[in-house]
Amino acid sequence: MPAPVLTTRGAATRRRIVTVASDLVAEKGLVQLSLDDVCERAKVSKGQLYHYFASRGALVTALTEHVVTEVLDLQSPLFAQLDTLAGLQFWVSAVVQYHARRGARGGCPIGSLISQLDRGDEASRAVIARGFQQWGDALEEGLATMVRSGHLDDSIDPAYEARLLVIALEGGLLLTDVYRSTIWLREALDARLQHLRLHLASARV
Amino acid sequence: MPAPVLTTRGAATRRRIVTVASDLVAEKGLVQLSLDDVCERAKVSKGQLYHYFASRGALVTALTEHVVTEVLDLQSPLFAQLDTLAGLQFWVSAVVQYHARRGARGGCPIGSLISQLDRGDEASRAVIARGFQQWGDALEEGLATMVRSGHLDDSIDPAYEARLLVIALEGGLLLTDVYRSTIWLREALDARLQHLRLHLASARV
DNA sequence: TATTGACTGGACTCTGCAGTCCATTTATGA
DNA sequence: TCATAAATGGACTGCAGAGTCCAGTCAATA
Repeated sequence: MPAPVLTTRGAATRRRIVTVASDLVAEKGLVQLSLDDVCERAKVSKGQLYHYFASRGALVTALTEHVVTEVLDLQSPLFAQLDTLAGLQFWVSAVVQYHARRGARGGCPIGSLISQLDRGDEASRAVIARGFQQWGDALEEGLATMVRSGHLDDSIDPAYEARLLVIALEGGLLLTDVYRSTIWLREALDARLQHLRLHLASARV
Repeated sequence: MPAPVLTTRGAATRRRIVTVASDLVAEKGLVQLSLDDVCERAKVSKGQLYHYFASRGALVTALTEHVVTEVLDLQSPLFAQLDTLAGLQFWVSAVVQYHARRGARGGCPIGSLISQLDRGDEASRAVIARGFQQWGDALEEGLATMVRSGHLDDSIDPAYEARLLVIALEGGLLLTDVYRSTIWLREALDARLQHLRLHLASARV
């Protein structure tokens, strides 16, 4: 807890633990995450694990942070192009394709975590909340740019539309997991895009 | 497995087990469900539990079925009035209020289950899928009636809109759980309603 | 009333897993 | 080169929870 001093080697080990843990979560779900499994795959001893993390809960929070930044970083090149509808459409396609490749299993890497968290793990929940906030911010920024540049008419509220996109994303991914099909996700996001299309400034003619 | 013969007493015991189990899930989540807890609260012995269920997994599937029918039954009076926009609006308010009362915790009683299921529990997943299907069907039926009666213009696809409502519901509830606030849910559902409002036949004037 | 099978009680086993402990190794910097 | 602290290995503890076993009870029916 009180920020243990880390050497370069120590930091690497810690990082390896977190990475392995989040990989295992991606494979088997947070529920099935066992510290022994983490140790085995990360080639690390129990002593090391508890040298770097005070408890299982601490590791879970760290791993959650890792998943959030990983998911967001992966999309950052796409986020940079969210200032046109084509860019937004491309992002949608990429997200759908990503989950199609994964066999439409597991839902949202971030969103699926909340219900698997221990009741009372406020730390991890806060991390997830911040993650969605950032996700929404990226979308909002793109939309705001479109409004400012006149691509979208100013009846569009970027923050509001961004929230609806995040909700469509999460709802779509949940149903994707239930039905093992990405059509739900695609439909949900496309519906939001369709709505935006109706507010293209050029369509105002 | 091969449908054990149940007496009246046996059926009551079995029912009690399932009810208690789903109550415990509502309180602490599926992840935290322990068979010992179930036995204790249901005033039932281990022997009884395994007399009625082949395994923990079998109980989970049964409990999932119970949750699904409970959630759907609770809404059936509202489902009956889904053939007007006012009825739909009332349903939305009721859903939002329901989750507000629960402290905006736990997300959707049904939807939150999938990510907590054992990977490979296809039986329970199928139950959930059927549940969402029914939920969507109820919404679709209301919308279809509105289209037929001319309340909504026929550019509205009832099945499509019903799916989008279910997605908004699930996404909204997931974010509700993350942020401990129902505004996400309300916003998501209201947005769908708003869209429908634009297609009211009377608005075509 | 005797037999059969559902039903019940609860002790018991076994295992997987979180967390502890401590001895040993490695690095560094005074 | 010696002291110190980080880093590591891994055996060990303790427990909770799934699943077993079997002896005993209840109820219907022949």
